Amino acid sequence: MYKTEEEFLKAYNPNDYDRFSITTDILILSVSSEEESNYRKLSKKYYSVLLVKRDDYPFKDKWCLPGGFVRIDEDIEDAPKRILKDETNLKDIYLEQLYTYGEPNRDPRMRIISTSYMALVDKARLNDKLSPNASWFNVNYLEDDKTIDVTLDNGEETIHFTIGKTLKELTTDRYKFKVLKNDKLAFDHPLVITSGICRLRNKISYTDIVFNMMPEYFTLGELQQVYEVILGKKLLDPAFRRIIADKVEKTNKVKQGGGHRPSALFRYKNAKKN
Amino acid sequence: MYKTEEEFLKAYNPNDYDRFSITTDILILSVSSEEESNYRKLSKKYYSVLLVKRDDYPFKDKWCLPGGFVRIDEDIEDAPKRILKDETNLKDIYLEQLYTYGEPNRDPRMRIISTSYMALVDKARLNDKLSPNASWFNVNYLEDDKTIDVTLDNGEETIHFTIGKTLKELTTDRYKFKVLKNDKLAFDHPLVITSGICRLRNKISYTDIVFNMMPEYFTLGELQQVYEVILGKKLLDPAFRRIIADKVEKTNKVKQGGGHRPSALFRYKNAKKN
DNA sequence: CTAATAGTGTCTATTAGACAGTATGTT
DNA sequence: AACATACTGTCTAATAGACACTATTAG
Repeated sequence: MYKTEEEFLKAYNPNDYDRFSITTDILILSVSSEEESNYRKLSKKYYSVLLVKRDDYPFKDKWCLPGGFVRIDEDIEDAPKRILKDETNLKDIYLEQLYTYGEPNRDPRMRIISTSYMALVDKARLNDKLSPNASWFNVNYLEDDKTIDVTLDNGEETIHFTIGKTLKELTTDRYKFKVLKNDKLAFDHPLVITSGICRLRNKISYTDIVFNMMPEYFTLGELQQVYEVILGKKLLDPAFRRIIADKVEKTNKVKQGGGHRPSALFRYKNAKKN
Repeated sequence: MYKTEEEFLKAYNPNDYDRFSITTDILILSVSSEEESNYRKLSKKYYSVLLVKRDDYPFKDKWCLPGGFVRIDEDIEDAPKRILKDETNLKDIYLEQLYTYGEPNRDPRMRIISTSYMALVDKARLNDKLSPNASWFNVNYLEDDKTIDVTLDNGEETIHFTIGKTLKELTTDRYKFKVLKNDKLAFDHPLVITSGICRLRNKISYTDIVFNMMPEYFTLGELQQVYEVILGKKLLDPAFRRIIADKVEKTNKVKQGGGHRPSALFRYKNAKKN
């Protein structure tokens, strides 16, 4: 027992305790627009995720989320910002902590604790600034009572994984996720992708989070498509417009050239500002 | 560059990398019932939090959340379970990960990353099984636009802290919390308490999470009181009964002796079961 | 009888869902 | 002209908020 804190700290040896490595993984989500064959139709929208091809062990040649070690003198929240900057050359991106994973055997090298983050971006902002081993994958997400089935596609390669869901307890909607099938993704990254998509789907209905994925000007049709991708279902126009009416403001710009009535361009308006 | 993963792992030295200590802190929440002077009145309900008095440095003689180091071979989710068992002698408690804190200077001893968890219990289950330096504090929680003001009271001692809120971004309801006043709580635990209370308040309206804090049999009046404590506002009886109608089932037991009409005892019924 | 909670009926206001209709550009 | 989306009007169904009322006990 020590008399003062100073004395205590002097005698304290951090190496007497178990020591871990800490990493962060970032789920960078966006919504893409594919080119459409029919000039009149709106381009179909997909969720998209940024993945990086691993060129070294462990999980050599597999894909993974951008990530890396947290530095000993670095705030844990700064690590994903740094990695995001390295990988996409962007800063001031929406970033949210998702979950901290710490199974003893999640990494073959050593004991690692990994805190995952979710970032949302407007894809148009960065297609040209990507680091060379990074690539956007379109997401196809299918969920039923017991499993989640995800297919990722970047035009050249297809990644597929399946996750089993079991309810953790009767009182909430929390699930224990277990990876049932996964051939091309490193670590427990299927879990991170899944939980991020679920988080976003929940948050879209009670926040304005979606506007972090939108460009400054957008049509209500485009915005509705993004909602539909995230919620995984079609929405009725009048209902949708009622809901977002006080979140956006009409500008005097229009978007035309689509073989149909031109669409007014809107901009995000923060309701709390008033 | 290595030829095989085996070869790579053989040459890998974990000590070449920055190493951290990991702790978990557990916010154990419950709702207490104070004895009421008037025999007729219902006892007033309070939020309550379990705190532990520190008997060693750092933060000697201050109060803190139950917590401790994660062991090198222990799943991070098992650490809070172990600590909960040590502290309250209970297992199979509702447990949920809250947030991972990792400011470089959050602990004077060394670099520590801390993952916080929230546990919910029915207080009646464990008042006698507490470890000797632990104590329940009633919570008085006051929130306005810019600050959160919390007072904790265990009958002998009063702890008070104030937290400043600044919106992180316009698109969501996320706040950056900053401790403005805090004299008796160790570490960043005011932040953990605050974020847990916010989390619970959000979840109560779209899950059945509240039943983790209830005994097996309860009256609707008691349940309503718990809702009111967590939501921080009064509810109207008919509206409340409509909302919980399909979450509970009436038993043939009644609670009487309160100087007024006896109350039927209900039990949690999981709607998904059917 | 009284104070206090238990419990219900019903009216109204608000919100969500559905469908039908009109508007207007490009080829 | 025809296709495809843009945008609006309105009816209906479901949900939430408010208030008033009745019921029942211990003391």
